[in-house]
Amino acid sequence: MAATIKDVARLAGVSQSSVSRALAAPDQVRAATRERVERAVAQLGYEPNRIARGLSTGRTGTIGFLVPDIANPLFAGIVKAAQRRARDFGLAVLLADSDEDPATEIDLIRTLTKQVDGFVLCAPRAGDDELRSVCGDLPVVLLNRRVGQLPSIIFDNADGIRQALAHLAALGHRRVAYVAGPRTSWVNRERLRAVRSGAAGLGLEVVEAGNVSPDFEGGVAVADLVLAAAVTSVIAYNDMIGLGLVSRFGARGVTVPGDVSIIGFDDIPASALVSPALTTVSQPKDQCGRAGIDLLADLLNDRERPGSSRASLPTRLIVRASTGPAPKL
Amino acid sequence: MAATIKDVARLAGVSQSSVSRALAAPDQVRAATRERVERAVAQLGYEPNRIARGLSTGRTGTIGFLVPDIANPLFAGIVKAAQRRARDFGLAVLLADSDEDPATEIDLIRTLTKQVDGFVLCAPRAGDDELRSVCGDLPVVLLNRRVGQLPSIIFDNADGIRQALAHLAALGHRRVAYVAGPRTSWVNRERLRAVRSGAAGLGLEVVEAGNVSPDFEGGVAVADLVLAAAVTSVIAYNDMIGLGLVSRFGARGVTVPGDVSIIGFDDIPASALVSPALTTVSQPKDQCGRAGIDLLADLLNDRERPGSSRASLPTRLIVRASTGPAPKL
DNA sequence: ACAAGATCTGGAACCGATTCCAGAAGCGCT
DNA sequence: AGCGCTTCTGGAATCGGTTCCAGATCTTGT
Repeated sequence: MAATIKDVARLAGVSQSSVSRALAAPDQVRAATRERVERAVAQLGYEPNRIARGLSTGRTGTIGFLVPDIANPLFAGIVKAAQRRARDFGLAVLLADSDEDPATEIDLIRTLTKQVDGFVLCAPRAGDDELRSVCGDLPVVLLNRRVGQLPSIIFDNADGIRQALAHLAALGHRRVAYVAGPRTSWVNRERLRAVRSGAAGLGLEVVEAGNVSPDFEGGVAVADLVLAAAVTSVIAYNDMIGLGLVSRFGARGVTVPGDVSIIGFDDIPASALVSPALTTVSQPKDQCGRAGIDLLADLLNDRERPGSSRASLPTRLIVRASTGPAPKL
Repeated sequence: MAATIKDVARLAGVSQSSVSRALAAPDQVRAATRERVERAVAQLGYEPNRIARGLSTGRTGTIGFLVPDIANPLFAGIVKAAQRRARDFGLAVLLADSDEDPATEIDLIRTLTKQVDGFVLCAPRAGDDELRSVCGDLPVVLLNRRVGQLPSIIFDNADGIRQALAHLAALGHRRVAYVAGPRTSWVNRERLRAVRSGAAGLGLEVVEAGNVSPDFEGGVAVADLVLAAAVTSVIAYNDMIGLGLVSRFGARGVTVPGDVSIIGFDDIPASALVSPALTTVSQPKDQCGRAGIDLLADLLNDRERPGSSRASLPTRLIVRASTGPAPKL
């Protein structure tokens, strides 16, 4: 059996309260007492029981981290960075994977809500109101999404799209297709908006291709439609769709970037490995995961940093082999 | 404030104990009482506080899940399946990512050990003894590794290697290189052993290429060495190394599979997308994650299934474009 | 209708911490 | 030394459940 605070108190010849204070608020305790406690703690290898502490303080030292799909390298990267950072704060991370399903998102939050101190939520599908209400008054940091005034960290999607459009325009493209991802996705709407508003100024004509599932098959499925639209360039909601496009184009004898240029989003590992390697908008996953935890930790300590509770992280266009000059007509 | 058991007891006009029993052991309580409790529970929307329950029962309903690298698609897949399964059991999953570091593995286990009911560990780097001792007497399921008689679930690496060797032999290869991964990795040792013991019977000569880091760069770095060994085929510790090999071979003007055939391990998404697509040994990630949780859940309920506490899951060779007939000399 | 036995129930102890409160000890000063 | 003030300390309540135990209630057989 592990040593309890009573054992420490007995060994040190002081009361439980003193032990508790010596550990939690060392300056409220006389130096002599503190030392006796410290010695006893060391001797017994005492560590406070987190559960018991949680019961009286109402804090568990655990946070919930929700992602739509941990198998997606973007989220895996974010989680990895977040979990490393959480360690620094002594926070444990409860992982929840919603499988891209809105109902599951809500469900998971609801069940976890009673065992965590706060949430970092990457919940692109759930409705705004539902999301807001289900968290109750727990501290929450949203990732990759804005809902009202809730603290959140997003990637600068608009700027990423702007870079992509500018890149295409500079290569002489006049018509660009945007292949939309899930209709319910906040990020998708954001990117779509950015495409619409950014294209005009660059003299680009936009064709919108229907909402497809954000995976390889989605890209394959929409490829022929894109081709029929007679565009010379495509911006895909994400890399997987982009890779699907590349693949189907190849099968159809359409060369990339000779006939059509393609830009993805996310910079997943595969994008650098395929040929032609995919030009893509990269997002600072590590920074996102870290910042999410930092922000939540601040919230947990009532230390609201007013400025930084709504960060927007810079995105960067990575030019690879899937984009080139527009074909001469 | 959420309703407590006292509120329920008061509303139902019974004692706390009866409420507790009505919920935990309904058959120890008179039907009439049970119904009153149920009604009160429904009316108040009562849900027992898991922390409080944890304090008296010593069970938290949380398990620790350790992986060496959540950004590795193999582990992401395993975690995803595991977390889904855990939901069925009402278990929450504390994720820990050790970054492939032995010391971190131990460290994470140690800190988590006091807040979980048990562990699913994918800890390929920590030493056997240390691993065994750090878990104390908590239920543990090992993944992808065997340590003594501990319950564990592994992939049938040996059979995967066998299939790979047989495939190469059937294509007429006589010399095969095995590119080893991290020296300290249990899986690596296992695969190496299988290569050694399986090659002879098939008339294959084996060349071992030094231990490299299990990533793209590792493959790139070792490629020239492999080439110098004058083999016609390579089995890589994992796909990332395989992809690195393919890339560097391409740069050196060595064609795959014309000059050299390459087989990887893990079947990560990128392997199917690159060209030539990588022949690889695939492992049932979902099954592994699920089985890990199932096994741990059994352990938690003292329901040891003697037979299945040491499962070995079937692996499958997926033949793609990176393997072909041995070149004529 | 009653005794014996089985079944239910409520009170209270307990899990292991934190924290409030009142009283004790320590301090500086005259 | 004695006073008032600050700083420390220990006892006890509390968090929200579970579970032991003894007593109350219900069955059952006669």
